[in-house]
Amino acid sequence: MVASIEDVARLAGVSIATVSRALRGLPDVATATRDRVFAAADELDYIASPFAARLASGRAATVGVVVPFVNRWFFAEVIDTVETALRKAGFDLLLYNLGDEAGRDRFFDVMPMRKRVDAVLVASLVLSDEEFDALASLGSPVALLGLERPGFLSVRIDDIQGAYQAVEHLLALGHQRIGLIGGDTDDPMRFTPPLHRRDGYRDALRDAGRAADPAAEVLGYFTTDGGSAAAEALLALPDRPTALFAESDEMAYGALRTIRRHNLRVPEDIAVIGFDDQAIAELMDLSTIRQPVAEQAVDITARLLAAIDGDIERTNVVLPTELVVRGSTDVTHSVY
Amino acid sequence: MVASIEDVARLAGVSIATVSRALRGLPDVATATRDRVFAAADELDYIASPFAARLASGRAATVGVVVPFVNRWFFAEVIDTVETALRKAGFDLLLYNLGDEAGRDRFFDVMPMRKRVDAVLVASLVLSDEEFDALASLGSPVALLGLERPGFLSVRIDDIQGAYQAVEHLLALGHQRIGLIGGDTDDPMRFTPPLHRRDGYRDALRDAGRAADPAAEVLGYFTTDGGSAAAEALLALPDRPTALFAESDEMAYGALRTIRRHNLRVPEDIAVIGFDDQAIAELMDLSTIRQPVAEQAVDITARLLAAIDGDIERTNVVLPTELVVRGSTDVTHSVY
DNA sequence: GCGCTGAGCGGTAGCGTTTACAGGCCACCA
DNA sequence: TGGTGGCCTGTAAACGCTACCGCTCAGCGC
Repeated sequence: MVASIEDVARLAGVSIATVSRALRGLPDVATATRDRVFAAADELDYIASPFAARLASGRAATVGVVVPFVNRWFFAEVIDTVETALRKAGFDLLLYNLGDEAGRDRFFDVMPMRKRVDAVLVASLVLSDEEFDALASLGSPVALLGLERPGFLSVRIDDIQGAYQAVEHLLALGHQRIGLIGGDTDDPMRFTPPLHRRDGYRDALRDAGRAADPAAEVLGYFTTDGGSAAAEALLALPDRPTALFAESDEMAYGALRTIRRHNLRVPEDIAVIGFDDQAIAELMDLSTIRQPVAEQAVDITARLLAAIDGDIERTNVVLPTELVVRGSTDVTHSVY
Repeated sequence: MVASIEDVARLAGVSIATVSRALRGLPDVATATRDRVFAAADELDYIASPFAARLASGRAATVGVVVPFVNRWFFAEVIDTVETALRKAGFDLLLYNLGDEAGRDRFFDVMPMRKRVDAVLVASLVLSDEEFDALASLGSPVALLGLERPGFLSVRIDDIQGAYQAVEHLLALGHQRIGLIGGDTDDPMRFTPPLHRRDGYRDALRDAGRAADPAAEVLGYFTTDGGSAAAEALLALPDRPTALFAESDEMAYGALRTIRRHNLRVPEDIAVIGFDDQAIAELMDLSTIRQPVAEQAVDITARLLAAIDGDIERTNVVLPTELVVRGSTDVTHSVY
């Protein structure tokens, strides 16, 4: 049926050990021998059985990637980039999609990646101490994308600073009353941004000498519909805000919809700024805070692979965000 | 270090063969024995080494999923659903993200999933005969999502019929001149819809007694920007269309942007209908043709798993599309 | 009492690699 | 000429399971 290493060895006239060494590019193989081995492998269309190799070597040549969802912009982007980077390095990507709370519990209960990955990459999940312990107990390098924890590799943006930028921008435009559409900091699927982005919002207001107003902070649950409903509530306030900061672009879209339904103009009546800079933010002419997703993914993947190779550095990288001004806050930037 | 099957056997006072049988739920194990084995495995926190098991059994317990991108709505949705279904069945999901043409060529050249999956799921790629052969030569079941080929398992929608529905809807609204924003049928990353959706468009016009007008068919390349540019070209036509059918929602978004920039009203001046019904289509108040993505993914995954178990049925399933009327074609449906 | 049956279990030969470890060979030097 | 060290190569023991085969023994029918 399919060729095994022995067939190659026979055809090349060497031992299987030499075949193994030659094919993997190890030293101590004469050039002529190596060529013969490659020729034989080629002729037989041979590739090594990964399972046998992994069993014998103890290396899985696989990285587990854990995400709460794959069908959301941020995570899809991460998976896309990480897969490409891993493939280039000769690693397989084993995907773990938590999905919901039950899936999350099951995952941390069973630890299904045990004995099958060399390293783990966790994307934007707020983890409990027990969950961190569970990951650490794998004994493999663990990398965090979108959050930080001593002892773990990580990359993230400064959510506080990003949110601060957004609110600062609105303040600079002269807005006096700025509403917040936020995420639920107690969500069981808790991903990381909500906490910090809200803090950035509050910090910016405080630094501008504004008093915090709990009524102006409404939950949008990081969904479009949630953002829509939140905007509804904010528009109904006696002292209506003139600007809204949504902790994600998705929620900002919902807010825009609501505002349009109320026949209010953006940004003249109400300005809106989001966070993330998804591809369609430009389409919606939405001002936002851009975070570099691919860069984060590339950075953490490279360092995770280094960690597999024994690099013991456990650094935490923070990449900058960038204010992107469009028509939803500044009419002079409008593309329409 | 970590427990092996021998440790469990010793602790339970049985042979490793019995441990293996007990843990895998095979028959020929007394209940009392099984309980002892489970207790021992539990105490030692033992799980079988997947690589050893796969080497010995020849089963990979893994399905390869091949996609051209992961950061596009359709594919992200597919991966999300398939991962969940596979995990439930005890299978791992090995992701292969082609990315671009170079990646695609490399993939079909190397066939990196050789010897490491029990089956392959290919999502919405138009494949050449050679590529089909390459897949078939794996000797494992191959499932196609979004296209059809004799001898392969498949599930898809009827793109022709869906496009027909869209154009029919526009005709019923009284539109005389209907433009098409299409995909490039020669794109090297060729995914499947462009061909068929254009055919459906043409069929509908023909059946209505309209002559085909090549000038009214413009390429939008299945991107928002492409759709935007295509709409620009269509608006510049001497005999401007009163309605546009975009072969994907993404292109429809671009068209909406262009139309808004020209200060034209939707749908009064120009009606727009898309295809797919992505989550944000509702947000954009875009009429469209809904295709059931999760249903397709669930269906094909189930049948692919059955094929791994020896089911030799190679059926092709076609799921229905549905016209979703919103404000972009029918003002009475507008949510604004 | 006997043979038959089948449930329950153990022994063990693979599965296809990797990786010590042990040489063999040859050039080079004293 | 003998010794030494560097290349190169082969031998064989893991790696941790699965699956086949065969054994034991209780229960059963006759």
